[in-house]
Amino acid sequence: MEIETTWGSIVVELLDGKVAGCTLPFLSTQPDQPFSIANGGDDPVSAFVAAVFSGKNARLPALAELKGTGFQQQVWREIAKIPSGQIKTYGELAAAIGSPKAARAVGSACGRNPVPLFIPCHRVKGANAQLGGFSAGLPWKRLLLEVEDAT
DNA sequence: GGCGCCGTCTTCT
DNA sequence: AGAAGACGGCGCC
Repeated sequence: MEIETTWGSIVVELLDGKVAGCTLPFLSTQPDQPFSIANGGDDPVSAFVAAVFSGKNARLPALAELKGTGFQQQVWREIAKIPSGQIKTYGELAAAIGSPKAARAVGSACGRNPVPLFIPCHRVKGANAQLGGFSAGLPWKRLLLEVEDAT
């Protein structure tokens, strides 16, 4: 399915009614246009996406099995537990998994997250409040952190 | 504060 | 094997 926003359309791949993939248009710079999302979905998926962009917590829709290495799965599982408005650092996640020094590897795993928004990798910052990066471009990350009042 | 180097761990060539 | 990455820490200007 596809969700229209002023920043481009968000594509969500569904498999068996479960979320299998999510793609945002890449933005290297923040658009002049203010962000707004076309509301209209009464299905759980668009409801969730709308909630994310308004900084609210919503129940995560069913996710298809995410393909990735064991390490990546651990990282994603850990990230999925971060509630809206809360920030964790790459180092904290690494420690939570059991390898406190694997922060860099954690960053790699985030970048390969197949379902941004559903696995809130935007709530992960560097240890010194650095933003790090974002698969679809930092403007998205900034936007999300802002609506969640977690900058 | 900003820049660069080295250590660390996983993944891709 | 070798290189690279959404890191972290330390030393230096």
